[in-house]
Amino acid sequence: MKLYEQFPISLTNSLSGKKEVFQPINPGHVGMYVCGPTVYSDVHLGNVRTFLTFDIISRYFRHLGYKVRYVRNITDVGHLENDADEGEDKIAKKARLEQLEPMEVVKNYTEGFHEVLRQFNMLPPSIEPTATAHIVEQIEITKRLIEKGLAYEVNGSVYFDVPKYNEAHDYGILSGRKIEDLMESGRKLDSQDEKRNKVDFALWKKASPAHIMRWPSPWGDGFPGWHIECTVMSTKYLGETFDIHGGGMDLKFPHHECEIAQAVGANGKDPVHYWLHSNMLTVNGQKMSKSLGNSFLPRELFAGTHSLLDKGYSPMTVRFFMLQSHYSSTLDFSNEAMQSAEKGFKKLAQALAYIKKVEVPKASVASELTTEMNRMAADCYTSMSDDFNSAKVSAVLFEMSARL
RNA sequence: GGUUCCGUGGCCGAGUGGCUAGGCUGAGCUCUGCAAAAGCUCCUACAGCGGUUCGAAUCCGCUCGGAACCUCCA
Repeated sequence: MKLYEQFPISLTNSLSGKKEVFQPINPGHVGMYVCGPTVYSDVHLGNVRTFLTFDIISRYFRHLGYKVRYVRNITDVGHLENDADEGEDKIAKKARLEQLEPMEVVKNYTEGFHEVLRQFNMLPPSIEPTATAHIVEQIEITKRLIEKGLAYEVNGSVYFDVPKYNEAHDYGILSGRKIEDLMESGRKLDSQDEKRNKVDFALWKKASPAHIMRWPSPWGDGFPGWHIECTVMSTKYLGETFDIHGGGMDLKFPHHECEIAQAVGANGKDPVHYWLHSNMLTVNGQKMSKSLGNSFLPRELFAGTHSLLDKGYSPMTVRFFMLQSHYSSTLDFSNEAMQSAEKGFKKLAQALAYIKKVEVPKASVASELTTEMNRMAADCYTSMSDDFNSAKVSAVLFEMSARL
């Protein structure tokens, strides 16, 4: 009997908002896609939390005996500064500011990203595709969407027609948004806007003469939009329908909503069975983000050099700190919380070192203790299988260490 | 304004109808020549007001407070 049969996993599906029992499409196999970083700057601690969440989840699936294909992309193009129609490509901007080739920017920050994940003891994904390596596929799917009448070209750019899509499908299915509300609120469609509807989004953007990152397409030189890469890469490596799609809460809308629309529009079927969203890391109750200026980098945390920090903490302490909360809750960062985690982690590490040293004569151990340990071990599995409740597991681990 | 979600003891943070979460801090104790380390014990909460129920932190309603998303964001 496989472990996953003994401890079936249930997980909170953002699509339904409910906890569901995990049922893989192919028995014994799990296909999982997670939105990776856009490599135009250093990853900060908030980013780390998301990748750590899915590191744990993929490890746990494997541990239970599933064969996992874990795909996590690197976004090395796209993502404009402001919105659909204005602004500069983030990577191109960084390249201009630092007087580098875009590919140099991409390489720098990709390596930095990998280095950080290594420091936090995360395993690499099975496949790590990049957006620029899949331009052809992105053009193909864009063409298909035009053929199906769900996208239109204007001046060398191609947009997804959301209201058209919404006629036969439900655009707000993931985020609970209603298209009428979206049409009313927010930014107005100004006269120079190319989009037919304000809710439409770009699949392909025309490159201005100054734009460095550009590829030829049926619509002229340009670059892909920001949602299409994930649709292309996930379905290419995991199939038109796959098990799990993960990412940060802040990607739920519009990014993941658009992914669904593109995939359903192009392939005619729902791409993902289970959507998983990890919650934000906060500082003083506010989301850690670059634009708010309250983010800090892993190396600042290790060294304790950031002004918000009393002292430095090791990567494993940080990892433990994050695992003490549930991935779906916001986690507030503070010096007190880190100190608490440091002490707790040390305790568990000592207990583990002790176990490794002590020789346990199998049969002669007090059976009462053995029974109890087995019960607690099973508790760990039950908790992890219950929506990956690592916080609960840590409590059991402390209980175990107290019995040694 | 709309969507989603949250409000647990000094702090952090699990818990989704009945049973002690856990960690950190603090207090006391044990051990010890003193100290350190370690162990044990104690501090028993669920924003407020109603409702459902034999029974609610847990379900429903309202009020208050907070967050994320609606622009790039993990």
